[in-house]
Amino acid sequence: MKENLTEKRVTSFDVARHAGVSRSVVSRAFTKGAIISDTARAKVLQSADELGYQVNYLARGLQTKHSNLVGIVASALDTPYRARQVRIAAQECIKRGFRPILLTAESAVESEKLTSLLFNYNVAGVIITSAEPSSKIITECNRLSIPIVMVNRGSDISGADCVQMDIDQAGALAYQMLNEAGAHRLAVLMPRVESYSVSGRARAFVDICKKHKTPALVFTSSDQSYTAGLDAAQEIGPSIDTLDGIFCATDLLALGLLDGLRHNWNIKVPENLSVVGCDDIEQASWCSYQLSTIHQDADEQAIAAVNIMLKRIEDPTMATQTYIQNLTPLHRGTTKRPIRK
Amino acid sequence: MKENLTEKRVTSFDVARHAGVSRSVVSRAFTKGAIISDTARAKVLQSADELGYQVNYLARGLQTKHSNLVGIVASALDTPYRARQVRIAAQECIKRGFRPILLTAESAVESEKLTSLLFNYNVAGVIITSAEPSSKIITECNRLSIPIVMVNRGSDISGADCVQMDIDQAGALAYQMLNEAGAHRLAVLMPRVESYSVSGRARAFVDICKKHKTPALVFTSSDQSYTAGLDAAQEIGPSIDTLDGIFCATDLLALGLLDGLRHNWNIKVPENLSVVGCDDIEQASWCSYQLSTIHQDADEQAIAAVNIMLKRIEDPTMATQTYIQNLTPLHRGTTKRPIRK
DNA sequence: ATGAAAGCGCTAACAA
DNA sequence: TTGTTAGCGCTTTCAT
Repeated sequence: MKENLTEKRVTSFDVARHAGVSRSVVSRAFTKGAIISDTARAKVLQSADELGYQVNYLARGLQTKHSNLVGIVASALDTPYRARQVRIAAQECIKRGFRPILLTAESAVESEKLTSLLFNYNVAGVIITSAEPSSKIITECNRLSIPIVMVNRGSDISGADCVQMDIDQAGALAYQMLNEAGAHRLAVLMPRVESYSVSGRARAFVDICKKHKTPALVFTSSDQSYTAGLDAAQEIGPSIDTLDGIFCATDLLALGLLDGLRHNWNIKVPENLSVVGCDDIEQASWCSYQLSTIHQDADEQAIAAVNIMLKRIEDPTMATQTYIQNLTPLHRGTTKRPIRK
Repeated sequence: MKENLTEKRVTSFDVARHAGVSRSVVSRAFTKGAIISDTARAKVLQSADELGYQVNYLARGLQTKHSNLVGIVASALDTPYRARQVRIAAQECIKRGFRPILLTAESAVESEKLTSLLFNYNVAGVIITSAEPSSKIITECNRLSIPIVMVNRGSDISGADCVQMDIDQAGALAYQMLNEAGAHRLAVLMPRVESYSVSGRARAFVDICKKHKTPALVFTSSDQSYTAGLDAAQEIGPSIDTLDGIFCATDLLALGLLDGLRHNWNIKVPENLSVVGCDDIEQASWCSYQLSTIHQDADEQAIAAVNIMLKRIEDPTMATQTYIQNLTPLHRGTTKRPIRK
């Protein structure tokens, strides 16, 4: 309990001595693609195992100029879609030999400050999937030439790669699904606060409605949560007679609305109203909801983000690219079945 | 585009020169509690700001023998309870000046391998909240004297601090809630695979039922998910006449069971059957479920875990401790109201 | 209060 | 193929 000081970390030097070679050889034994004889490697690996040696990545990173740390900046981590996205992204990073530092950014100031923390670690790249924008982060990353990819954040900002859903397609699909369900008096429910993909898909829907001469009513919610959807029902309930189809900008919002409408206003879905959500979170498929929605693949998105990031790490001169993700419509129980069988 | 090589990271040396001081002074300016004159600090900070200098934590860690990196090992990150737990833990770590490396461990072998990766980074501590146990991790952490805290993993393993729910209390509360709802022909639904807190709470319930001479039927599910609960309904539905109260080991399981029973077996809850879950995930409170459950505070748990870890980082000789978390019963819509008003 | 010098553990030329 | 020698960017005695 006292001689804790004996608890020396074993270093490459120790291994070298134990194996009867130089520290360089030890280093090479742990470096992929290094030139070293099989016998030497075997000896080193054996000694390392016996002594319990682990390469110190901090020291290695100091030398090689890059840790294999990457940053994942995410907001609303405890939201179904985001949780999945982050889980897959983290797994993918690990699988590819990187370690993700998780930064949860709930507010703009926060995310600003947090990201700068990443720079302390010489992260090899950053994935941002928080709602909060911050152009300063991009500037900073660019200055340090740290690859950065933004997920569902819009590609207006230059100097960053992007992975995003096709918001126009989302709007079009929502319109189409509602249309197939025979709904023509339309509305949209969207959060008051602006964000690229959520506000974007709602606006795209509004636009396409206008183009088809069936303008949509716009309802706004405090945010994109279930509770916000529930609250919105109080506003939408009274005007239900003027409506037969509504597009909710997120599934969570749709689920809340559904519950509010059914439980507090006794409105039947899809009989009285068709509802379409967006994201396809797990809960949307639950028996009590059977929400018709637009499937956005969180896994695909996360993997694409990691892919692009790694590609840019390898080749920083690569032209910035934008991965636009395809969406698929999912008719479930909240839209009347299309007539054709 | 060519002179990318100019893109030198600015180092303490650059700042020192710019500020007209030595590197030591620069270092001190960024070290809390270091002895340095106010004027010197001001000069350094100013220069650092102008040049865009950030302390390189990798280099610092090399010297000080500890990065302020901590590991969070979590399984099933995209599950509501876990997602919240991890979000809070990550936030708390950051707030306290540490950066969490997120390791998602879905299988035992994986988690084994992953954790060893943490050691490459000299992590200051590890929080494990994955279902998968691995005593080897503990041994290893102990050897390297890395603080480790296990969340809901049982405290049999010595050498690690623990944060866990009170499984006996959970069993007792479940019994009590069901009892208050007038249920006396009881059952429990639990995952087939063993895990400390989930299996534990179910077993505690079985035990207390036995003690009260109202033995509980045991149903098992493939895992702890919604789908598993839904499937379990197929098994439980037929024997519903022999039952009037069931405790589901997780909320997700309860929600699935509820849906299966209502939609496929037309069973009324709570009229025909009282259901109690455990965890209190957000979805349990949704209108369509109104699940009566046992509230386990994810935030408290996460914060406690971080607290203990940091405490041990400061004082490694501290006796290992176990934080037992208090639970609260939550009567909602799936248990008949207690008679007394 | 400040500066000089010696590493932390590792990798990367360069020799051998 | 291997060993030797310099550092990577920082902190930290120890003088001053």
